Amino acid sequence: MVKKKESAQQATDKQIAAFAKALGHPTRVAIIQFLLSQESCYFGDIHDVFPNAKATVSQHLKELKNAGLIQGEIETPKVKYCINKENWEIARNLFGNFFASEIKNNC
Amino acid sequence: MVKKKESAQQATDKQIAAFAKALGHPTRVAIIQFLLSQESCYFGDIHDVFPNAKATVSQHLKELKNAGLIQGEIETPKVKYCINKENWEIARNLFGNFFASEIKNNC
DNA sequence: TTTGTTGTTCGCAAAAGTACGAACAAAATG
DNA sequence: CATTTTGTTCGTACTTTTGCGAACAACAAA
Repeated sequence: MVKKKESAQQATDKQIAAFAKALGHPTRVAIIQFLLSQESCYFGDIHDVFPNAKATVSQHLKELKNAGLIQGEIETPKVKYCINKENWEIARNLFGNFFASEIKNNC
Repeated sequence: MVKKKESAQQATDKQIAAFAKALGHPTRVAIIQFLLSQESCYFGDIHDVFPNAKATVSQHLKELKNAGLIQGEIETPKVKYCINKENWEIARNLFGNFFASEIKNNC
């Protein structure tokens, strides 16, 4: 089976979509805002701010982590979450370019 | 039933999430890029550049339209789609502010 | 009126997302 | 060792998303 290699643009679109998808839920947007505003964020701190069960919060954090937007490290017995700065920068640039495009069409 | 009014921040998060969700699929990101790059975009033009069935393309367009990112008008017998400039500006600003935040935490 | 063109909507199936309680794991503490 | 604290993972139920072919609607043209 031959699979055509995807273009660089397609790869970019995929990455944008992956970040966007992770941000596609109000709770996850709010979690990011919260992490941006705090010095240090343990799971419990985050959980306290949202009306969801801890299983649900944990799942949202997992998705943000899988997308690369945040990272978590164990500080026994707690888990500390924070923004993944490197990927945050990448996301910032991708969305920056995306929205910077001139609109050519005229309706 | 009493429902607590949501905060302005919550409303903002919802709006960001709604835009992000609409952009949470590679094909939809690519559709937006395409619309940004073309003078005028009829459904057929869009359909031609994607490997999906027309029903699928139509559905993606519908979601982008529901999110407010694009608009479509009938030019019988064709349908012309384009970026919704007003909402595009809103999205640009929301994401701009979102990603402009200083990262306070330090991991 | 019949035919052709252009897209949308419908109905289906498979997959993914959302939310929760309960069970579980890991490590410190009594 | 039993207990407590902190989160993750599991299992379940329900909803939503994705993608497609087929049916349909609107209109122009033959």
